Amino acid sequence: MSHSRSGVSLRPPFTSLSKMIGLVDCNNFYASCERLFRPDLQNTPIVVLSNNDGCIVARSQEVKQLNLPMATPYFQAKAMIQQHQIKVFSSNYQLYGSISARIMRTLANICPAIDIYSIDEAFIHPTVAQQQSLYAFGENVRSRIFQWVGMPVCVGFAETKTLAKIANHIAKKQTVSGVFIIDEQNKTEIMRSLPVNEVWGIGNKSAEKLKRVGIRSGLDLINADSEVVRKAVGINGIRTAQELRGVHALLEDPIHSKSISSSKSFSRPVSSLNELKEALSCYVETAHRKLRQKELHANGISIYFKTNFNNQKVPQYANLAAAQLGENQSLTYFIKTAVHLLETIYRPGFAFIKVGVILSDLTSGPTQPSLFQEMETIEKSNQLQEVMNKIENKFGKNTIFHGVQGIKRSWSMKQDHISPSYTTQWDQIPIVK
DNA sequence: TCTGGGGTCCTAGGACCC
DNA sequence: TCTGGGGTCCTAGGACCC
Repeated sequence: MSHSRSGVSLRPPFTSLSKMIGLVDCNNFYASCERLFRPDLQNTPIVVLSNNDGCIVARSQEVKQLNLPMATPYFQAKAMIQQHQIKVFSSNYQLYGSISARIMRTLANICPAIDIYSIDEAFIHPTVAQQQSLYAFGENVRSRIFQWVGMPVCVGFAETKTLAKIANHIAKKQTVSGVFIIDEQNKTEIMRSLPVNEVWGIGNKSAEKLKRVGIRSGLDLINADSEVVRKAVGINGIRTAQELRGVHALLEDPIHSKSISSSKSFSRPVSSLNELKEALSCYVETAHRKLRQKELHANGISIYFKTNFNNQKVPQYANLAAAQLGENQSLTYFIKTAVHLLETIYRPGFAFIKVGVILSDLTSGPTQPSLFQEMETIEKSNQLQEVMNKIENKFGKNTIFHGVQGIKRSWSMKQDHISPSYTTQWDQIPIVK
């Protein structure tokens, strides 16, 4: 049945029947967050630095046009930053996290089925009614998020996530409206001119291997023999090719995360065991907090450290150690285990630049108590943990901490250009004059 | 002098077992 | 002369993503 007057459908039946997926992606997310509370920076070039002010992880549009590449080390970009008067920010994850949460809430309001993919993007599954006028729906999403949160976003629609990703990219680069749809009509031409390394899931290494077997464009990948693709880049390459053909082939999102990690580079190299212990126990605390927030249990813990591999002149040493965790899920026990692991692999005489912890083998719900564990001790430390949680909830992070975490923390990271926590700290709320 | 952090999955190879 | 074959599990490293 056709609704068009001529009796001829304007779209092939396939398109009108297939369900389209949308990808909503924020424009220059970190840079846009910094701008939200600094309207004076509307047309100023902005970069945001990684932790420890190490390298550039976000650039405003003006900076992209200057061809300052992503991930450039800050010290290498300083001359250019000065020359073009680029405004520099240390990364402020409290701010970005809270803006992200607002965007996702707004999005969920418009469209009930969303998959949050990262801090600045989400896939949306429009309702049947919304599918009817997809373009208008995309524009509605854009204007709503801009109006409610102040964040510019682009929206791309297509049959699969991988194609929606490409549609979003085109929306950003080639449209004024910020909305783009890939359908059966334009797909072949788009794929023909799309370099294979720009396909989501195909990085530079894989693109090189594909080129060696004659696969250069998205269309080449669509038409390629699966066995050839598998030999070149493995099973993920086949999945990506399927997605480009319009067949859903990406793995389902896991129900909960499989690992939680925390690590940071030091502001200066660290050699002493004591300072490593301080830092490590702080990261264990961070990871443990995430674990509690997700209401998960960790059955494994590993710790690692490394020297600076970029500096060939200093002696190198990296190592890791792992242990099983059991019923005792208290921070105190986690720190004790981590510090013990550190002691077993630590060696003096090296300048370490990083230490970290990974909680793995995560499970949800109550764990089976082991027969041989001392239940009373475990009960006690879990009770202590609850008290600590309450104190933290009431008085804030870092009100109480373990002695081993240290007080001075002179190794802690450098953040010379941090913006205020506008949305998460009462004393830093912006004031309108 | 100064090069991020947090995730996912896949793969090859070793240890071990029968 | 001639030294199996097939599983499973684990781990480290690679590749990719934001």
